Amino acid sequence: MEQSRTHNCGELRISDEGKHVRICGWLENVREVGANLSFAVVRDFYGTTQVVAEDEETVRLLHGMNNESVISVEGTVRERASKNPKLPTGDIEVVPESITVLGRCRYNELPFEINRSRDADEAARLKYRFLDLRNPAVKKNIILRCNVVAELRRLMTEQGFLEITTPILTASSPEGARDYLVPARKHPGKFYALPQAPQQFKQLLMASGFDRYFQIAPCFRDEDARGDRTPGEFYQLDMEMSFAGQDDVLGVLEKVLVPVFEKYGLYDRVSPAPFERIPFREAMEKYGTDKPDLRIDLEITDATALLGDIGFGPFEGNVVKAVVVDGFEGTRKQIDKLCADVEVQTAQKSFWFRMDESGELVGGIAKFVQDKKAEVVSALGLKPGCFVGLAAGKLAVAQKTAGVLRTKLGALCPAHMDKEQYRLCWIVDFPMYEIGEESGELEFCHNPFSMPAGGLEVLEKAERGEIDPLDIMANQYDLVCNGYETASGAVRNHDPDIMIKAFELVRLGEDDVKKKFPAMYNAFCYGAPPHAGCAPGIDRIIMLLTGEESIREVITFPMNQRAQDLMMGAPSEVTQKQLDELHIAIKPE
RNA sequence: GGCCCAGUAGUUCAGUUGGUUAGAACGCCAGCCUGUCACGCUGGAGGUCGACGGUUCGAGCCCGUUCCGGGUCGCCA
Repeated sequence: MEQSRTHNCGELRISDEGKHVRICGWLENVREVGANLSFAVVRDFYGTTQVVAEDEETVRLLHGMNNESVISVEGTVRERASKNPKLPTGDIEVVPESITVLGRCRYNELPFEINRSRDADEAARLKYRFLDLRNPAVKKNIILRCNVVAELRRLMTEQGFLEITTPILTASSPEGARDYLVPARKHPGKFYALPQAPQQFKQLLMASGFDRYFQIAPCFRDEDARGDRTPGEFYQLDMEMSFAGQDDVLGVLEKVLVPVFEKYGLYDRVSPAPFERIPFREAMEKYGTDKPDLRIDLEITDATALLGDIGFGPFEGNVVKAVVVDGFEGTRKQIDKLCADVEVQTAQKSFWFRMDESGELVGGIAKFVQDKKAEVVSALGLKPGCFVGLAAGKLAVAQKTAGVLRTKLGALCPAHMDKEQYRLCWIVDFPMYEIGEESGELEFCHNPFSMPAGGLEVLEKAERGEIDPLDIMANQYDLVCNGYETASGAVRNHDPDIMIKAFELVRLGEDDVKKKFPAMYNAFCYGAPPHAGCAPGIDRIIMLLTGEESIREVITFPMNQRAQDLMMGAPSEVTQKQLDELHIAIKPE
């Protein structure tokens, strides 16, 4: 029975004094303070408890053990002679009668110190993730994730949603991201694909009559990693509801997310529901991005008419956008770094000038502005101490560059960024179509499943040339929190006729719809309810709640940037026999 | 695939203009220490300076190539 315990390492208190107990856990540390006195710290999931050795034999026993060995200690709880108020168990210690090793740690040197693992080399942490996770500071994010997921399930279920799992092995759908493919042994030359999202399945569930669906769904995309994007796989709170429109979906998510942010977030302040709704084009104009950080109180101003003709080369014939910051206290060095950072991120130059305390325009491109000083000062509302950041280019480029400038200026000026809060907003009214950068032709902007606002009628008008297809909006929405896209959803197109028409505008037809989405098209021809849904990203929400800047800190067993699992050694080579069974030949380099 | 930053002890890092035997902290090992809790004190072990090539009388440092890690752009319906 020495592998079982009477108490865990976090629960013994002064009221337990005198009890005979058995605790089990990892030997965190032994502090030897004399030939006949040492203190051992035993750690388990729940906390740490001090074990005291008061005789030569026990001191020697502990001395001979490697840290991180798993031990069982049977003994008596005693009040400490010197208490530690910093620990929940700091009033007591266990006086051992017997100590047994349950799992010996074979190494006296570890790849890193457990309680400082967050400072260690990341590759080492990932390879020895099971050691990294022993660190309570690492573990706490995973625990929080479990609690949040349980809460999400509870809140969704409360609102009448059923959790239904959908297949992991499914058909490749070549739109969107690159698929992970799985060779089909019984079908030489054919492949399954891992789903990029349960999108089609959940819409099929609506066609099947399941009124409200959700799932904590794994999604697989073979794309390169970012700080906020893990390679390979990630999780979404995938949801869909029938006989519902945009307001219904937004309402459900507001009811689910506000309590989660309030209960588990780092900050006390959370945007109250209903969240602000910002049309896509307004967001691009005011914030230069479709994921604005609203904690920053700066907005972008159009300065094309004002500064386009001042004889400054980069502005000529271009759209010019300005970000005005009052009370700017940055140094010249910070300004140079700001412009350099913006250039790294956007591949665009940015420009600036400022108004000094005497009211003169100085620095950067100030000399080009002098001739129109009065007009510029009044149009931009400049006061002494104002900084003006500028970006130029074609509309989208100028907007995007100014958006990056705005974000970086916010980070630089605490007076303009009220950081410790969650500012949530919906970005709505996305365009249905865009002109593809490579093709130069009309393409779907986001996904072809969204219902175009105005339905068939609007599409037909565009077809007849009565309206510009670029002005057709999709019933689509993104949830943005503090500059991160945290959810994406849409009112779906459930009408096969509208679907075909939507495809015809991008030079595709009925055959293409049938070929690309056979199940959905087929199902919708048998009577489908209007439906809408959304999919908040779990990993990103946990990042926001914990304040972590790397997504790997909120994933239990993450892969590295190159999509390798250093702990398991994935991806790995396989045997020739396996390849043969799968009818796969490896192409030589 | 492009660009940027890094790689020195088990770990985190320092290392001056290119110049003697490459340092510190933590960890590890040994000893001392009777109330520690980031215990303390004394001593010790531990290095192919990522790899290869070049410049030089001489390279951790300069140059080139390459590998590895992180960030970023492309990509992410």
